[in-house]
Amino acid sequence: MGVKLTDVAKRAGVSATTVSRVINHYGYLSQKTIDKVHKAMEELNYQPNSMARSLQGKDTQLIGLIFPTVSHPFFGELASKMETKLFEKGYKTILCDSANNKEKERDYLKMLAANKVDGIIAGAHNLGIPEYENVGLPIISFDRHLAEGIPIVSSDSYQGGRLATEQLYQRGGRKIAILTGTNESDSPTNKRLEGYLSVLKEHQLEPMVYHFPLEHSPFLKATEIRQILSKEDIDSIFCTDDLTAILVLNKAQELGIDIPGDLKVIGYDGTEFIQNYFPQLSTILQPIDQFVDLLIDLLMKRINNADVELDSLYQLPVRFMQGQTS
Amino acid sequence: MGVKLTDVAKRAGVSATTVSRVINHYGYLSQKTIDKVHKAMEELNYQPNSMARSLQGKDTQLIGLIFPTVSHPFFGELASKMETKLFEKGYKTILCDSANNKEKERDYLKMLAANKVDGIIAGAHNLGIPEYENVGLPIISFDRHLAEGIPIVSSDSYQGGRLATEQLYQRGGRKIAILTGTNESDSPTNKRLEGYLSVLKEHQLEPMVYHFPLEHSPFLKATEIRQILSKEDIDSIFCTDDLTAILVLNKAQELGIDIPGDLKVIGYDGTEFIQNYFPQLSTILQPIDQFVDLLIDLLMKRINNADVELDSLYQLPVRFMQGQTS
DNA sequence: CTGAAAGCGCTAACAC
DNA sequence: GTGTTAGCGCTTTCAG
Repeated sequence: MGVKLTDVAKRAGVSATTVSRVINHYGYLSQKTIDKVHKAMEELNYQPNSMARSLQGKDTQLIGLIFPTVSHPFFGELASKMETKLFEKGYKTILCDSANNKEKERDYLKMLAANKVDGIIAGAHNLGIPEYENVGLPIISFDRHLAEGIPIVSSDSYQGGRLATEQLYQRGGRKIAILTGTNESDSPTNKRLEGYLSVLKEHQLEPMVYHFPLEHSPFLKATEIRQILSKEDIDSIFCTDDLTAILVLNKAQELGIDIPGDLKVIGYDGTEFIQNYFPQLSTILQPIDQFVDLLIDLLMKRINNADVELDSLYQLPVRFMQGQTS
Repeated sequence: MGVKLTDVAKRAGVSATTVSRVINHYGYLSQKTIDKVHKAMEELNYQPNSMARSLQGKDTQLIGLIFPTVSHPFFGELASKMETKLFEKGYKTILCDSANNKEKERDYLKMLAANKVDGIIAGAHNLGIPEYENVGLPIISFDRHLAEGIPIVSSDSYQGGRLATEQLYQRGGRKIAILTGTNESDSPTNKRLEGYLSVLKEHQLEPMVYHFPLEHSPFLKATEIRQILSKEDIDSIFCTDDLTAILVLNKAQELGIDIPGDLKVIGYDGTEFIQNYFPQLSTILQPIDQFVDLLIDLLMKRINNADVELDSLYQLPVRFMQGQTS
């Protein structure tokens, strides 16, 4: 293998301990020794072996990130920002795309434990993974209940759902449909649905709910959307994610439906990507930067003190962003 | 810490060696012993410590992925697919967003070396990082020259540039502009530019080249595009990435420019994301799946045998995908 | 077929 | 201020 601590020690004419002390800024060292060691390290281009170091029980400075997939703009952005901030704090990120696959998520959890990561941030969307109950590792969850004692960072999906629906109502919408994911209780999209339902109820309107299973390809979804748009009598659509909203916009255009004249559309997520490349879309903005800050803050707290009391739910506010589709 | 090998040994009433053998399917064991050990491992919910294991010089099963940022759909898709395939092969992925930052990329390189990753796949876009010269680790590069002896996997950007430009010409384009990145020699977008220039030359047309520095925000880019569209006399635009093409489409719509009537647009990349959510965009398809397969194949070869002879450049073909913008 | 013992590269009492 | 020594959790000769 490469250059090791003892090589440096030999070259600097000191003991391994001394080198270790220099590296870890620990104990009393004479400036002369420090310089000697530094010189030797540079000459040999020495890199400490993190494996050996974490064997002593030192932190690995490794954080596991479990998300459905970074190929989705929302999670891509979240992952990218998490990675950046973690790196600034001296952590490396192990990326785990759970791909909405329970088995894979379980495997990852095991793997992360074996790799002795210092902590995990999990934002995947699989339910019922008992392993989370006793990983014995600091974990913070994004937007989903994992297990007792694991804090959840999320935004106020119920209010988000209400906000979007209210907007559509205020702009004259009376036949307001919702396009959303599968009907799992406890998923964030389901809370958005509840918000929608509550507003419709207040205005005594008939809900029109369309569920799209996660497994459905965008192409299939698009086809179904086309069906809905051409057959049903709808004047407004609330999509519980922006990508679905884009599909609606595309299909509406194909069908010659005027937006927002004949149909108003509001999405959900409001990533920077959407704001940059789809500024016309009205949407509910999730506070991604704040998610990142909070998730990392909480994780650091847990890492530094496994017993800190944390709230079980942190709910950040969302905002409506007016585009031209509503 | 957690349960360790000796705990399992004690519980199974055997030596540590035996447990190690069972785990590594190594040497002669009686079925009885194997069963005993497995039983003990399960009862204790034992996870081998990968740190300790890789200390003996065993592989870490860790691969470093260096890309500009997974928040970009192209790299998000690439990273996600790489991660998936690597996981299937038993590798974990350390994600490194270089963020177009040379310093960060260097730091990452050091960090990956310290973490004894088995190999690296680097597709970042920073030039002149001498550290690549002697990482002493298997590396495969995506779409960029890193150092002597590091194989490059890329697609045929020159042909891609030609293909796009030819298409525009065949559809009647005579005032064909190109929107591209900064003018770094050796970058893939620059090869696309060369392809464009060669076609224009063949047809004796005047090139119209617009460079956008990487640092420019999409918003700034959009403003500049609006300028160009309203002031210049252009009938076709080749954008060397799809996102820029989307910006053009947006601004053209704002300005009431008919597409493809008044202006034809062709993008570049053709991610699944674009194909799903922007099917109307004509674009040049990069073979992402083949990139992934080839990158990983080559890396595995280097990992298994540091001295295998590999070509210095693997160039995959691109395809034109007809949408409605050209 | 199984175990004892040495050692991977590094750190941390404990001495001097 | 600095070195000696033991040991982190695991693998691997070498014996038996």
